[in-house]
Amino acid sequence: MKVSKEKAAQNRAALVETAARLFRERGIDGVGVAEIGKAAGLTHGALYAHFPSKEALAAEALTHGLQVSHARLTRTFDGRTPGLSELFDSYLSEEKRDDIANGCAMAASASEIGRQDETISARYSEGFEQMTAVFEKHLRAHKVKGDVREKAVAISSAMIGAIAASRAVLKAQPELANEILRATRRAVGDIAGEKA
Amino acid sequence: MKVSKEKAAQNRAALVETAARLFRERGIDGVGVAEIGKAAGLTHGALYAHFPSKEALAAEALTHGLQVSHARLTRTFDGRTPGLSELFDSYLSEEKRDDIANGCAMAASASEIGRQDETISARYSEGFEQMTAVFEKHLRAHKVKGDVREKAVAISSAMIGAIAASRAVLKAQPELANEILRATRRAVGDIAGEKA
DNA sequence: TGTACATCAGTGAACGCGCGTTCACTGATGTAC
DNA sequence: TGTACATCAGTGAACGCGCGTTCACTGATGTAC
Repeated sequence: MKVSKEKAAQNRAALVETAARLFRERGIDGVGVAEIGKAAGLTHGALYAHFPSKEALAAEALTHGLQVSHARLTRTFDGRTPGLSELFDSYLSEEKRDDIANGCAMAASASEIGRQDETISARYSEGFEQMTAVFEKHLRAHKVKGDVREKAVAISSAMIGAIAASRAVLKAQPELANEILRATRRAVGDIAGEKA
Repeated sequence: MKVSKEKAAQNRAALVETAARLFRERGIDGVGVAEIGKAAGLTHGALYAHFPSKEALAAEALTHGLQVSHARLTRTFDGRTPGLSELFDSYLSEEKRDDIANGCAMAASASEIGRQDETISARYSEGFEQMTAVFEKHLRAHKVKGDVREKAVAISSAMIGAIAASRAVLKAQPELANEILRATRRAVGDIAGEKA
């Protein structure tokens, strides 16, 4: 049956948010359209009223996830602008690593993006540039010497690697998983010229 | 028909090597057993004479890939032991990034391992420790100050992140992909106290 | 404002397809005598 | 060394299953008059 425009927009948003969460948790290949629809409170058929294919939904889900992740880098839950050390601590915390559903979209899907098409890669690239721009801005504010853009790029990629690697070893070696977070926390602090 | 023990062992090795390459290129979910068998010169049924399941093959393929990757870190193709700078240059080169089939198994599968079972995570953890041990040894030989183990862990995770992120943005932003490699190359050199 | 009806988001059965796995069978290998 | 036969790696058809996608249908919404 037809639903109001408002309700339809809500349903569409629910599909995107649910898909973003499930894809991050289990990968694009690891979740079926039936499960996405059901988790969003609909049937799988409804999905095709909003998106031409599962792949199109995946692209939008990634974009959504990157926007949310970016928003978290620029504002805390109570509206403040976080400092650089606070950003590092938060991103590389055990809590963020364990909360895959709400964690960084870039880390959750890093090694899978290269296998998707160029559209997905383009969205990911935008996300990477946004993340890097946040760090670059902080580094300039802290009057860090040297190639600031280069340092920001290294920080972004090191943090993505730390979360991905920490999650990969977590089940078998939880202490190693935490060690990876702490070691990278120190390393990015050093790159940013942070005082000990 | 039955084949000689020698031939059977060759076929088994071909299955493991082929699976390792295909899984790295397209992910475990992205390749079927029929394709693996065919690429190894067999039918899919033969796979089950050697492994109880696709998952068991995946575990062995990961182990194989990590062994090969580790061997490359400790010996060059002509048998020399590579220096630390040479190791960094080689690992973070555009060639290694583009050669997914033969590239680092840790980077190719980083974000997917966390979703697999503990056995897979344990193999990955061993690979991470081996990689880190190689860097730690080099750092000690170079008389690097501070927490050497911590620095080695940070280097391993930064390099994994750099390859994964570089591959993710490659299709859409090839120049950004190369920038990630260069920035991380400089960053790990700084962690290792490398002279410019 | 009230009525008639076109719209279209959502339903759920059905589609073809490829997946991982099983199994009866084959036939060269390798062993027992 | 020669012969009989058990072994078992490998074959390929078949299995049930869940996948992504399609489509005829439903019925409340929203619009035209």
